[in-house]
Amino acid sequence: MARPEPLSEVQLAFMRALWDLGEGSVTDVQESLQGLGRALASTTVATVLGRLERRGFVTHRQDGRQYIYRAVVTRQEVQRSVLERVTDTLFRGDITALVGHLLRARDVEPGDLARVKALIEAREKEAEK
Amino acid sequence: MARPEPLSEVQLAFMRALWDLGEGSVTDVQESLQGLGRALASTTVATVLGRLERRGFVTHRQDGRQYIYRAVVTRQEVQRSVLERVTDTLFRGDITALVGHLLRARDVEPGDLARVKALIEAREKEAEK
DNA sequence: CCTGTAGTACTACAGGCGTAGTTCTACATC
DNA sequence: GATGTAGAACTACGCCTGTAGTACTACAGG
Repeated sequence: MARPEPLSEVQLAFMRALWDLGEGSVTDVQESLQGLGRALASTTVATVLGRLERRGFVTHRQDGRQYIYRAVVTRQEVQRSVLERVTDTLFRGDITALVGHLLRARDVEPGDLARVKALIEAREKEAEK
Repeated sequence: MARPEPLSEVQLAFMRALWDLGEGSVTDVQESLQGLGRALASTTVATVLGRLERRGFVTHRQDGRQYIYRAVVTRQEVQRSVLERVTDTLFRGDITALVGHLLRARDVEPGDLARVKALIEAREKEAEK
């Protein structure tokens, strides 16, 4: 099963907007899209949402004359699939190297370290049972 | 500084081939490309390599009448930049969630857990100094 | 009733990608 | 010297994306 092409940068920004909004009209999404820096015409937003819908990532219901869009896939699902792809194709399954890169990023805080360690220990306990 | 669009799936496969090869002719890359499942025509391989070169990811030297390509960016650099993008845009910096997903993948082995934990402890020590 | 307005539907267009064919050229072989 | 052949250069083409304009339609306000 060849994995489908991943979402582009812009498409991901749309998904993020919808995940944050829960659901929203074209205008809602347009306004909630400031993560992009530039502003998009509302027709552009509608076009992109339509394409995302065609690919099955979002859906809409009708409210009067307006379309209200909402994400079909959850953030967790996308996170999982993107991470799986990155792990396989770029890190060849080498999770240690992956975490190594993460830890080398300069914005890791001590709290993060502790939480990650707790995760691992939980997982270790679970594995030895 | 808007990050450049990331490498596509196919382009990444080419980079992997070059990283593994060190360097190689079009034919070498073509043969070393079995990670793709399907085979590509040699002209296709040349086209893609040319585009990667235009974008600055690979370069070539001439050897007789042949071009010998090699990667300009290292695997580590690409790993780092892809991971940074994923962390920021998809996980909103939530490294804990990211590692959580990793650990939930079914193919994590005890050795991995131990190694990752060691990484974290090293990092903790380093941080507290 | 007419008109502004909001909102969807349709069309467009440039650029990149995946894929590959065709052409040209230089070397090897008979 | 004629010809096969390997390899680079150029051209092509359909598809998706980012971006948006134009056309149509239905409702609100005067």
